[in-house]
Amino acid sequence: MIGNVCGKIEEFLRNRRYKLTNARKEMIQIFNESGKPLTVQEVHQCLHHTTADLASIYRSVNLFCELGILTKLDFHDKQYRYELSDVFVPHHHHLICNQCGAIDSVFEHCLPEGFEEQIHKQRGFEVQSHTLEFYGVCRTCAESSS
Amino acid sequence: MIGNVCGKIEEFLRNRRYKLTNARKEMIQIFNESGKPLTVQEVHQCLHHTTADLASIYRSVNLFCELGILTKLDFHDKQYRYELSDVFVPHHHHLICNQCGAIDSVFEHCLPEGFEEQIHKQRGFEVQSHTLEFYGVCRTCAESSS
DNA sequence: GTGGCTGCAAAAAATTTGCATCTCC
DNA sequence: GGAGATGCAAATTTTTTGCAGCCAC
Repeated sequence: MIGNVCGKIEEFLRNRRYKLTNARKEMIQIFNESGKPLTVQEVHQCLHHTTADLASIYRSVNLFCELGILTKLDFHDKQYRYELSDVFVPHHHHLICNQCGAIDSVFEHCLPEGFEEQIHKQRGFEVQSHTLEFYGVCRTCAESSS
Repeated sequence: MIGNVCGKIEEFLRNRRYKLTNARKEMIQIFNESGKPLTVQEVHQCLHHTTADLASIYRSVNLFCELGILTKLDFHDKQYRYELSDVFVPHHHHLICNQCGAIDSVFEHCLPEGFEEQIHKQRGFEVQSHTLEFYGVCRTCAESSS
């Protein structure tokens, strides 16, 4: 749909003279193929073609956030999660199950048009991004408890 | 406006047989008077009439979250923040300045009616709560940089 | 060749936990 | 009196950092 996401990100990095190591290439691929936000630990475990120290993953992930490639998320379980930013992937939000911790994405729902504009007009605050997450009970948990 | 918030929370705790120590009473007052979410460190510094160990504050804050008195928030700066939940205080969201870190509240804007209902119907996910935060540039920072 | 990356180990920072003691009801 | 709270110190966990060597470009 959006063409070659990995390729675009690699190009983005190359243009800015950042090194494209094998570990970084695989990290990008992992984020692209993952259906959900990943912790640094999870990225580490997903690396198969290459290996990388946790410290290096932290460093790359932080760089990618600064560059706007990744978005940092927090679902209140003491570790940050990261996913491709909506520069490279369609904008969406998350459904987090309070019971099993499952994380799902919602693309269909977002804030109404003009929402952020209104905030700017009324409060003088220029919105650059927002986070919207829903906490509750997923279908699976709801069914198994009934 | 909402009557005596501190009194209500104290009653809530008493009803469930939790102890109302002086430190807890002051903590509740601090949260009630603070215009913004507080870190545990900040709560600790705000205590004047009583003293409390950081560990104790962590324990109380966690208990209060479980009981639904406090809501846990994260603005991506490596520490959690807490504020009175919307059981005791009007529902609202936050404006977080990416430049100076200032945190402001917005009461006027929230999700449209039926938003969470729709998610339930379409995805089978029963929404219990949501977080919605806006990141951007506050008025002060915008003015000083122009 | 050189600026940026990496691994490793050590440090930093936030949060949790064990335990003996205390205190609220 | 007894369940629950506290303080203190130690442990745990996540994330960052220093540094020497390495690799992509």
